[in-house]
Amino acid sequence: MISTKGRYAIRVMLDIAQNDDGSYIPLKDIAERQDLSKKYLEIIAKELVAGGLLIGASGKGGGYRLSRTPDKYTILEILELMEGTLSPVVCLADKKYKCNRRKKCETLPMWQEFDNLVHDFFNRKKLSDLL
Amino acid sequence: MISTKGRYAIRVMLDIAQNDDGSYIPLKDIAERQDLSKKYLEIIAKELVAGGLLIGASGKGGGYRLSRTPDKYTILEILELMEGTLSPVVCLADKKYKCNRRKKCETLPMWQEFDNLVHDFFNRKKLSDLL
DNA sequence: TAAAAACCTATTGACATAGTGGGTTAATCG
DNA sequence: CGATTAACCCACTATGTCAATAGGTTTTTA
Repeated sequence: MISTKGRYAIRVMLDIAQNDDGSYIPLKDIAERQDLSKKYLEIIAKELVAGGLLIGASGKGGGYRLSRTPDKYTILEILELMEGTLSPVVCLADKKYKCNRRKKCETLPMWQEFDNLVHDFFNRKKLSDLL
Repeated sequence: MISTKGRYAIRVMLDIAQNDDGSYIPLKDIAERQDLSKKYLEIIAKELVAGGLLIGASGKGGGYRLSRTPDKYTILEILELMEGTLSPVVCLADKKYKCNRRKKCETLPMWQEFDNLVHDFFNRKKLSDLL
């Protein structure tokens, strides 16, 4: 399951892309349009800024804007920033994870195959595809 | 993320398939071979029985055995039984879930597409593929 | 009747999720 | 300069799920 944070983040990015008029868009407007808690979106927007996906501006006339054009964003990077990882199992999500069954594990190849499928899907999917 | 229950369930099914000699296989043996807690596997095995994927037999000489040949099991049904759903979002997981943005939701088609991809992948993957 | 096994009920500690609350700082406009 | 508007920051919390563990009861066979 993708968490609300990941799903809301996509909607925030999308909302900004759709309402882009060159100026900054305040969270208040996004929250209203998307019918989401402004307070919760603050957390999400902050992380999107920290990850370089959005640019934030304080003060009157401030808000958020995209740092690139919508076709330059993959859904994968948005989701990975919010979710941490999209890998289906710890063995693949955490590089440092030690499992002494790794070499003989009979399910790992399937998880790896699935992992590739997921990453490939969301990597090909651009923000502009949802506009 | 697939939970340990889902992952262990596949390993239990696989272990039984691999060690099938016509008789029932006790959980004790599976737990030892797979290096998993027998107590925890009890919960998993019980659900697999309830779901019709395994047949359990109490008493001495008892244990578990498959109800079909390994090629007749999809990984999808094992995972869905343990996880409840594999759908990435509530909107698709819960049929009764009401969302008034559904008709105009711009992300739903993507989730639907992803959902199809996931289900198709695990539906094509058979237990016998992992043997 | 002893052993071995599944089956059943309850509980628990740790962690993540999905927020809320209350402030501080920054920028603009009149 | 001061009011306003906005992001930014820190802490907290209720709820729920996960991953088991504990301890007992029933069933079956030898």
